[in-house]
Parts: sequence; structure tokens; C-alpha cells
Amino acid sequence: MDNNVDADHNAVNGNILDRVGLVSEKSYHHGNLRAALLEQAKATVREQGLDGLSLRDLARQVGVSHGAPRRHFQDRQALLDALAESGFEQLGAELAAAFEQAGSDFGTRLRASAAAYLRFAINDAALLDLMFSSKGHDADDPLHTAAMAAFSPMFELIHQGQREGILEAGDPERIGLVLFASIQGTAALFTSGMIESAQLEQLASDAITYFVRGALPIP
Amino acid sequence: MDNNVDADHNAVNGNILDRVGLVSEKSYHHGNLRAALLEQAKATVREQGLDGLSLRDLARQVGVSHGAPRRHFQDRQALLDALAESGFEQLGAELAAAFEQAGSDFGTRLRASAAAYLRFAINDAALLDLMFSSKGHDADDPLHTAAMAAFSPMFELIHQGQREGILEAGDPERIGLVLFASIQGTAALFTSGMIESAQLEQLASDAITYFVRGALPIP
DNA sequence: ACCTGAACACCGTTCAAGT
DNA sequence: ACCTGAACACCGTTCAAGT
Repeated sequence: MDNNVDADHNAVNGNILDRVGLVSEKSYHHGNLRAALLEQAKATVREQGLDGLSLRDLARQVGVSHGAPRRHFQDRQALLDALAESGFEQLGAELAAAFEQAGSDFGTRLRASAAAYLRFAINDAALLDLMFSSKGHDADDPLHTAAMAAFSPMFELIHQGQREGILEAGDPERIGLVLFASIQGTAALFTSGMIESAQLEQLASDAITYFVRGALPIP
Repeated sequence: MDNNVDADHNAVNGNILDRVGLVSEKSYHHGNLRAALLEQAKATVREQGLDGLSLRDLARQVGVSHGAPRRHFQDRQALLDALAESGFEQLGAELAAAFEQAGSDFGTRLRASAAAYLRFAINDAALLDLMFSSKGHDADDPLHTAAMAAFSPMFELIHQGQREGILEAGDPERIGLVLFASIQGTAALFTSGMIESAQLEQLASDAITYFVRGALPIP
């Protein structure tokens, strides 16, 4: 086998030995430091919030020197950006899973997807905050792409609703953005403490009902 | 006059001399440091973002030693909380102003208020982020109160819509939260860079249209 | 290619001391 | 009552040196 070429070409994100699990846990010095840092960062943000995250702490917890992370993230902001991006990937996966497990009924799919979104907001409030924080975002920001990819099950759902005559015609992305905003706003009201868990369920239900009614075809 | 008693009772937020403007600009050492810090913090957050805000910098810019802010804000978080609260006060004032200047038509008032909200989001994106950031918020958090107070013109608007038969019956706060979430979500999609300025107007318009349709009485 | 460890400038927080 | 300034522990970033 000529796995040499492959390893050199894409050596950052873990090598074959790691994937097969043949490398001991202390082999951070080769291959998977980037992933380990992100994983630990995510856990820390969940437990301590964004302010509890320090590069030096991270390096300590993962067992490397404080200068090591620099090889994988140019600075703290680069790590936060990567963390946000991986957050969108996870959110997208959970939305897609909820979408698929919900059967084929439009309303059921919509409610299941929204519930998955809000579950993410509840479990990883600080991460969701980071994902929607206002940094200098260019138009072709990878985060923009990741966010739209994550929400793509919702856009697909809009398309289904249109095919079935439940939703009005029009650009599915334009209509989907209204749904996106509504769900994200609901999540934000909860993570920021404006509403309690008890009100969240009611608000989420209302938001979806209003959206569906609002997007009804005008007959 | 016995203004001694009054001054002692409420000496933090500037004294009579300040209000009348009889105190020179270098009199920070007496009375208005807290307000000066908040004002400078708001400007810095607007120009540099939240990460550009440092207590020591603030103290420097205001012309006071780095230990001085502690007299008015126990720690950095306390200053951020106060900043968020003052942000809600400003947002509330701007919503109320837009509400009043919009005449008496329900739709006009609704669009004007939403536009004012989004104007705030555009001008002070980082501040809005801070206002909705996920810290440890109790149920009786002053921020919760400030947010609801800020949005109260919207709740009043819901009430008007119900009186005029444009909106369905029900708890105005419950219905208003759907509108709140929708507008805040729209703002978040913009401040986080998910949509561009060009799309913002379209999304805002759609969000309001869908809300009004969604909250229509079911005849 | 990846990691270490010293060095630097900066920060938040505390606290005795000043007025 | 309010502010100063030294002190402390910690942080992000840089960079020569190691393997």
C-alpha cells in the first residue's frame, strides 16, 4: 500500500492508525491534537460557558504544552470559529436525523425538526450563542456556508410543503429563512433567560403554528 | 434647601451639579464615573466588539486608575450586565418612539417598530449580542425585566390588533412572544452574517407578514 | 511536521493606603 | 465615599530550540 502519499496529503485530521484505534491515548503528539482540542473545548463551553474557555487550560487538559495549539489554530478566535463550525455540523446532523425519523408527514417532520433545534439550544446554549455571535463575517464566510448546510433539511421541508399544497409558492430559501429566524429567535429567548422552560414549549408550538398559517397559499 | 438628604440617599448616578452642568469635564473623581464608564464601554463595544472591551482600557480612556471601576462594578461581568440592561432601556425607548411617530394604524405601527428594532441591531450588533447572551439568568433577573419592559410597546400593539379584530384573542404576551422571537431571530440572522443587508429587508417584511397572517382570527 | 518552554505584554482582581 | 497604585495569578501570542 502507498498510504504514504495519502498521509502526507491530509495529515491533520487523524491518520489511519487513529481511525483503527491502534494508537494509545497519550499519542496526542501525533495526529489528532486538533480534534482533541475541539472536543475538549466543546465540553468546557458547555459546562463553563464561553468565558471559561482558555487556550492554556485547554492545552493543559489535553496534555500538551501551551504553545502546541498554535500549530492547529492560529489564535483563540480561529479555535472559536472552528468550534462554531463544528457546532453547525452537529446541529445539521441532528436536524437531519429528526427529519428522517419523523416519517413523511409534513407537520410531524416540521415539529420534530424544530424540537431537535431547540433540544440543541437547551443542551448547548453557549455554543449556539457562539454560532450566532456577531464577528466580522464576510459573505463567503465558511460559517455562513455551514449554517445554511445545517438548516438545509428545513429548506427541503419547505419544498415538500409546497409540493403538497400546504405552503405558498416562492423561493424555498426565502420562505425557509422566516422559519429559521422564528426558531432561532425562540431559542435565543430561551438561552438568554427571557422565557422559562415551561414557556418554551408553548412559544415553540405557537411559532410553528403561526409560520404554517402565515405561509399558507392565498386561495 | 436640604438637598443633603437627597444626595446621600441616591449619590451614585450623578449629583445636582452634574445635571446642571456646573462641573468641569475632569471631575470624574466625584459622581459620574459609573455613567462615564458605561458610555465609553458602549462606544468601545460598538467599534471593537465585545472582545475589544477591557476594564483597564476603559479606566484609561475615562482618565481614572484601573482600580477605580471596582467602586461601581464589582467585576467585569457586572459591567457587562449593566451595559446589557442599559441596552434594553435604549432599545425600549427607540421602540416606543417609533411606535408613537407611526400614527395609529396597526400595520404601520407594527412595521415601524420592527424597523426600529432592526435599526438597533444594525447599529449595535455586538451590544444586541450581549443583551441576548446566555449567562446565568435567574427568573427574576433584572435583565429579564428590562427586556420585557423594552418590548412592551409590542405587547401594547398586540392588544390594539386584538381590539380591532385583526389579531386572534388570547394572552397578548403569549402572542407577542411569537413576534418578539421572530424579530429577534431576524436580527440574529443578520448580525451573525447569515444574511446580507439586501436580504434583511425582505426577511423582515416576510416575517411580519407571516406573523400577521398567522395570528389572524380563525373565522 | 509537530511540540516544548522561556519571554513579553496585557489583563482581572484584590487590598492597603491615601484624600 | 471614592480613588490610587502595588501586587498577584492568569492569559494570548511569539519564537527559538528541540525531536
